[in-house]
Amino acid sequence: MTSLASHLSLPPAHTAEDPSPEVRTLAERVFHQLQDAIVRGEIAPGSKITEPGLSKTYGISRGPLREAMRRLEAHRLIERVPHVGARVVQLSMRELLELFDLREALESMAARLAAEHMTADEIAGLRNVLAVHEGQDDLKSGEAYYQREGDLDFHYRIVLGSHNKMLMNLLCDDLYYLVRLYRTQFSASGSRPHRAFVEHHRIVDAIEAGDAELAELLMRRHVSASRENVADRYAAALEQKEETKG
Amino acid sequence: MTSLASHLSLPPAHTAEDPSPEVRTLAERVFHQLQDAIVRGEIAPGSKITEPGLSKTYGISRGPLREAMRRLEAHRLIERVPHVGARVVQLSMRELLELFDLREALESMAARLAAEHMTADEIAGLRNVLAVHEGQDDLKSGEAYYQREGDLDFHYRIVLGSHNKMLMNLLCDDLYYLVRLYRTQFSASGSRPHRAFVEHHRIVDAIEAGDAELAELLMRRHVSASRENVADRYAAALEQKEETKG
DNA sequence: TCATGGCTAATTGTCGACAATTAAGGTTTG
DNA sequence: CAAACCTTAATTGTCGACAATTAGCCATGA
Repeated sequence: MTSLASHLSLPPAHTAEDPSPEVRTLAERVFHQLQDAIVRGEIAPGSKITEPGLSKTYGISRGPLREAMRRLEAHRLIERVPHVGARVVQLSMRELLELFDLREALESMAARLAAEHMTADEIAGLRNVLAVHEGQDDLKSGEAYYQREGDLDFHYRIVLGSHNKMLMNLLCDDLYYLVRLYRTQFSASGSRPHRAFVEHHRIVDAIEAGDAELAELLMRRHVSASRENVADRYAAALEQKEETKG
Repeated sequence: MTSLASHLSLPPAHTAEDPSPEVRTLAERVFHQLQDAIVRGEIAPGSKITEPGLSKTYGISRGPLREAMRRLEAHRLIERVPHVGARVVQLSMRELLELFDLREALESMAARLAAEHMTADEIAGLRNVLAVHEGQDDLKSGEAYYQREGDLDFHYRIVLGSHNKMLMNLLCDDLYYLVRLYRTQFSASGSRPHRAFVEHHRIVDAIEAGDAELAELLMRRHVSASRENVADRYAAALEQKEETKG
């Protein structure tokens, strides 16, 4: 279980299958292993990865490895040039902000659909996630890592609650891996944790009340605020850099 | 940026750089060939595709073929089961409607960004597309096929006009192939052509005026109207089927 | 000194063969 | 006669080897 599901407190329904969802073949396994290694930053962003190297590291031949790399390429986690090689994506701040724009459009839609279709059980699970993370926050408010995974957990569940398969695929299988990659690459500390918690609670309230319009609006604001926060911090970092230089 | 560009009315050729952007390897070529064959319906939806079969058809070995299939799988054009085989996706009406929901969220965002960032040249090209397609419409209003490709051409250019790389990748490289696949699978005739043209013109007007808010609203309505049109036609088809049966 | 040319080593692209798994069909048995 | 088992053919998964392309390096010459 190497997918995003393993980082969540509950198993996501749409990937739940009998024994092991997709890890029965070498190519599948090394795909998930590489995906995880890249997202966690264990393989440096922008670094070149060679087939013989990975082949030896993971103890498999180049055949399945190349298939895994083709999938990573399709998910935009690596970039390949024919006859030259592949390297882990190096993401720019501009692309990060673009990613936030996408999330704003898609997750606000997810929140609206969740308010319409989420079951009582799913809502209860969502509240539970908030409770758990707030407990962690009380315990050690500086531990940003878990908080960040918790944040993604929250968003993940709302997407599942939309009951829209296409949307689930798009966000959970593709974009969220990029989000996590950005977080490691920019070592973006969670920041504004209390504020985010309040917003999360209000979103759940709207969903529970079945107020689709409000849920959509709140989620849009929430993602937009995160985006602005990241942009501001980046601008500040740039400015400070200029000062030390001048 | 190779992919869908070949279906547009504007220049793939005259900037003849290196031979071909992404068709230098067998795996790449067969990927695009298969992608095209699936989207055009030349390979029946739901039909099983075997590696020896395709290998013989395209005259390549199974190695590159499998890499191409892995990419098709990541793009959700085929579905694979380990040790069993692969088949072309068979899409349900529910998923088609979900796809429209995605498009509504993403393309309305694209229209807003296009109104903010599109250049004069790009807008001129957009108007040209409309003119060309209206000419075709006058000439032979029943020729739905070209009209549909033209419709996608219009939407494609607006996405490019957003100047948002992530959005371009998502819509042009992934979702639009699914859209075309749906069109062949449901043999969805263009329908409401005149209405759509009017809406297209208004959207361009808003973009040219730099009215981002209006462009976003109009595009949202436009996609939503298409969705309702498809849903209505499907409901009608179902009803008629019931009548003939009872 | 710098540019240009070819040479070499390493990596990627492709292929054919072998092993593992599945699904189907026939056979046996209750 | 039906159900379960086994055999078998076909397909998929994996591997190692060979061919093609690239990038770096050294030598040569203006």
